[in-house]
Amino acid sequence: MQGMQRIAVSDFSLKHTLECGQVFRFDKAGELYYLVAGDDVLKLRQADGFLEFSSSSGVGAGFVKGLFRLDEDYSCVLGSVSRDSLMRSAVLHSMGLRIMRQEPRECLLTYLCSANMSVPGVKRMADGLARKFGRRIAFDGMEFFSFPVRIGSAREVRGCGTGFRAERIAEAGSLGKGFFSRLRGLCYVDAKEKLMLLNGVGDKIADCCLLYSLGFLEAFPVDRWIRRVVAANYLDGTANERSVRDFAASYFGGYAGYAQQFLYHYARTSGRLNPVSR
DNA sequence: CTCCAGGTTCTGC
DNA sequence: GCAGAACATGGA
Repeated sequence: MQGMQRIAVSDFSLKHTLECGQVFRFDKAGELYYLVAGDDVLKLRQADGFLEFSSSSGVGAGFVKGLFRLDEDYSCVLGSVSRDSLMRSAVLHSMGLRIMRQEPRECLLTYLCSANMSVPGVKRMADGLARKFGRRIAFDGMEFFSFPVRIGSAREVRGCGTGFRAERIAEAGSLGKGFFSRLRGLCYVDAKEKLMLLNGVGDKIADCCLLYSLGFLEAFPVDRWIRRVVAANYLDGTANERSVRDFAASYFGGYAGYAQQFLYHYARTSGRLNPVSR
């Protein structure tokens, strides 16, 4: 395609990386994906061993490599995560999935939207926030909206259909870059503790922010899918959330976050781990 | 109309 | 500490 830069990639799947559930605000158009990153819209496609991209303001390959964690040794990930037959199946199901480096503030606010809400519902809320408070970006004959740096009052946030989450979102929306950059300097346990001081941020949302945006690959977000899958396959089937987290930390170790993402996507899309209860 | 959704918090033991 | 209920909203 004309005007697109190319990055030679191996051990990478754009499709699995975007569609595994870690990120909500992207749009698919045939083979093309559109992704708003900061004030930039990325258009992406993968073909013949290359990741092709162009953008509204001309970011370089370095930015894209960082965003998709292409600088990571994938064989280390696979070696660490492939501990048993279930995990090997999950990995084969979405080989090339990489944990992205999302914007921390956007990631946190988006996952605040995810409380007791479906995946399409989360995207609807996040898109609504961007449309209402973000900057309009025209690109490729379409319009996009950056994720807002300033969110309005809880009342205005509620107007985006966020329901009981509105106050939490408005509060977290006032956090500046400094808050998140300080988290980067902490160890996993301390960073998680800081996040959980925020209204509406429990274990799961804290782990999502730590894993998907701040690079803490040991974070293992336990949602209702992960809890069910881990309980049924590794524990006695009646495990509580705490025991699932403890198991993951000891069984998967430093790359637990990758294990979680492979399992989550496998559980939701393979049809081979059908819900039994809950 | 009822049930449910990548949870968290509050309440009552 | 640990179960259960409440919490807004939109889609099935």
